[in-house]
Amino acid sequence: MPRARIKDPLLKLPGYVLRRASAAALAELNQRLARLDLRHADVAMLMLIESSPGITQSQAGRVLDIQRANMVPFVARLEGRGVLQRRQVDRRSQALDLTPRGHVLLVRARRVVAAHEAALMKRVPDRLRPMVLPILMALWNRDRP
Amino acid sequence: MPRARIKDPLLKLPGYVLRRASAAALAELNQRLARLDLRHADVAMLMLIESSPGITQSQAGRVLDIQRANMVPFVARLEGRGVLQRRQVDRRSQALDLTPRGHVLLVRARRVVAAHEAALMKRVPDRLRPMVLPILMALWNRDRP
DNA sequence: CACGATTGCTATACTATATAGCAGTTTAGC
DNA sequence: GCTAAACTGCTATATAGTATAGCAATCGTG
Repeated sequence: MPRARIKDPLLKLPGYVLRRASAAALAELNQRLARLDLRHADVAMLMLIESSPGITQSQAGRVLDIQRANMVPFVARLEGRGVLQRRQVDRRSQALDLTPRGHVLLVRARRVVAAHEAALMKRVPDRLRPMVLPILMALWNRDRP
Repeated sequence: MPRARIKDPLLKLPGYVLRRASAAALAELNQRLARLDLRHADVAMLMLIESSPGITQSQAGRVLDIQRANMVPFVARLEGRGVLQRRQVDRRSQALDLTPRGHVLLVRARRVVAAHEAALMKRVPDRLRPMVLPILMALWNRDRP
């Protein structure tokens, strides 16, 4: 038995709990995805390309909030794995598409993500569940500064 | 006008929105704290030590989820700034306390954090506000795997 | 008292993210 | 049409955060 209970004085701060919750969930998702040799960002990219085939590298970067500079090795890695393909749409822009292999991998990845999301939601009491997404979207607030 | 609206297919996934919301809030907080030359983790540490004076380095690491190895340069930096003090409680354990300077800095940091938290909550519609913390705590789920 | 657990620490590595700058290309305004 | 501005992909580099392995000293418990 611990001699003095240490309480975390930060538990009342939504911003702090948001960070901890996110970190925990992310670590868990990455662990789940490890068996497909994928990371969360990979799956986000694959899902985005599937939803918008031919999206350019920079457009994808804007949606996923990945800097242009960081997109280069990121996309290169996925292309090297043969899950996506780059296609010259311009003489400067690269359009991205899933390969057949990418589609197959995405099917499996989506199952993993779905399991993860289900596990997340299961932790939330039924009554609060419908408010989860609205609240997170509001906290995200990706427009107004 | 964009020729084809690109929609983010991930917006329906709480886990994804959780991550984006957390990243955005964290970046914002760090920006606010920059003028005090602090980062979010620094403030978390200061608040923890204030709440539990004399807490040992490893205890603090457990509460804040910081590896023992990473605590070393982290604490050293704060000690070097003169905001906290290490005290040998054991011949192996280091107890941490705020210095007067640390207390003063914390007062200012807490104001910044409060402003940040208020800004966060303000984005959430009134009706949903009471559910924010319960939902985040549930999502965090720091006990059950 | 001996053994296992704990603490602080070093060294190291990997991931994610960020900035600056460049050459070539496209777009928009005049 | 031509030029200036904006955009794209890219290289190189830097920083922050996090993770692992291992070590010597110390502590707690059976």
